[in-house]
Amino acid sequence: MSNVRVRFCPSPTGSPHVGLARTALFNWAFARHHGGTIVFRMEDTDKERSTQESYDGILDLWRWLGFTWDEGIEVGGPHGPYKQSERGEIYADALARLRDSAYTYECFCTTEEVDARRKASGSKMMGYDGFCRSLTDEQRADFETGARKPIVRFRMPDGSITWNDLVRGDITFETENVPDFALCRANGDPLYTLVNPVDDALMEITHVLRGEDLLSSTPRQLALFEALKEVGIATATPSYGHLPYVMGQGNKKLSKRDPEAHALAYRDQGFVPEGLLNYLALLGWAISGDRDIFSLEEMVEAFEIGDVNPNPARFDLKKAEAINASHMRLLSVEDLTHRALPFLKAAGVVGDPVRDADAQLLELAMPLVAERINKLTEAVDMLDFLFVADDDFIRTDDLDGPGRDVVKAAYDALSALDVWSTSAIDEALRAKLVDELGLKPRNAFGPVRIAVSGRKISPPLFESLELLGRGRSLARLHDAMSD
RNA sequence: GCCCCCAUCGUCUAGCGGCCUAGGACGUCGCCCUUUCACGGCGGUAGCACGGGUUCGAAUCCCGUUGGGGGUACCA
Repeated sequence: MSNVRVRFCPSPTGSPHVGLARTALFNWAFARHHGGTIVFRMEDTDKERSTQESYDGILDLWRWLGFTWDEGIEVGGPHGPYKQSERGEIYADALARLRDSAYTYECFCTTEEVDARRKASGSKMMGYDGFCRSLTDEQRADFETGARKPIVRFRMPDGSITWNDLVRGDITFETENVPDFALCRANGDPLYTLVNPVDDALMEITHVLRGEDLLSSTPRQLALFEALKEVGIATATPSYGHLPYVMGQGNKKLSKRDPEAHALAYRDQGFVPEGLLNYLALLGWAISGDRDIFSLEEMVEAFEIGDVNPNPARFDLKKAEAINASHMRLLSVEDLTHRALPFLKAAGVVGDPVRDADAQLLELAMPLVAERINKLTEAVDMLDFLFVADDDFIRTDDLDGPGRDVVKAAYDALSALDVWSTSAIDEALRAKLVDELGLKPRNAFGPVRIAVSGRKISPPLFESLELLGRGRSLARLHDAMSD
């Protein structure tokens, strides 16, 4: 397949959804696999709902995930402008040409009138009934003298419309089940129904990969494309492929209300982009039967749109985190440190810019946590105790009475130490707590861990004590046993 | 209501007529490692929605049923 041209066409309304990211990923992988071109246009015709914040959020997301594009917003190209809000004249022209053809007609009906007619006739069809399709000259004259402004409707042809969906195979609609649809508002503003196909035509899009929710609008677009060809706007009709839904808990579409729906939240939670991308790819696609960790490059290499599974996929946070964790294991300690740094700075664990002493400590501490964190933000929780000023140190997990006794014993053992090293600490604590007091390791080291790190989960204990230093370690133990 | 889509472990999936007494992953359970939390390793658990065909042979093809989802706007 050569000359593949796909598009990203999000609407800048609200914070970008993981479903949007998944659709973008599949488009991106498809285009890159075929050496095609990606066009990025912004569908911001809805002035009420479009926001700059949303627009910026989408671009942030694209940059974070590494989606690149060849034509479109920011980069320009031969089919611009790429914001629909700036393409008014193009749509006006398209609409004018369509109105001059037999493919459209003016409709003066109100929704109420259509509803009333449906009720009266007992029809089972929901959409528009085609009342204005064949107005007599007299009726039209009446309407035109009235205050009502007409909208333009597309006249659906008779017969059936079939296309070979890239992920679902042949799909057929009888056009009697597809009502004539509006192309613009009464005030002349073009609607999605017009604008989306017109832009796909003008931007020479060859493959449309989009959500399943748009599947039932495909026959309308196919019919419109025939008209657009007739009036000289389109030269070819793109192929369509409808990607499965991304579902939330239960069997509902993942909605903006669900916290896991927001793609940027994963970045802010400390996911690495490789992890999220890999998980998203798994929603409807598999690289092979016995493997689910792979890189973007490997995905591009293997991705075939025909392999996409048509059934809806539930978004599973647990699995997303597990996939992310696997990708973090693949990173070098240096890389991990680099990526964790913004989180450490934001949380105030280290200064910004990083002081030399902090940098040195971080270099020693990071290898200790690299293998045990599943998200970048966990580095903050695990390392904070090493960097925090003594006055600001607080224990987030509690110590019980017996725990305090253990801490006291640990204090006694460690304060007698003259060499402060991991192995010396190890030996002293084992001798005292395990051998002498007969404690089980979990009961022995748990309280010490909490006293020193403030948490039940921390880097390895003895190494942590060494890094913390003798003075601070003993002070924290002392502090904990007397609480 | 009408139209369309979908149907393999709890979840994501492999499977495109025999390799399937159905494989992997997440979850979950158990064990091991580390005489520590976490990480890791190993093992168990659990599924072809149902009914008819077609075929020597069906998770795989066809039809129906049931179930789920979506659409049915002067939203996108």
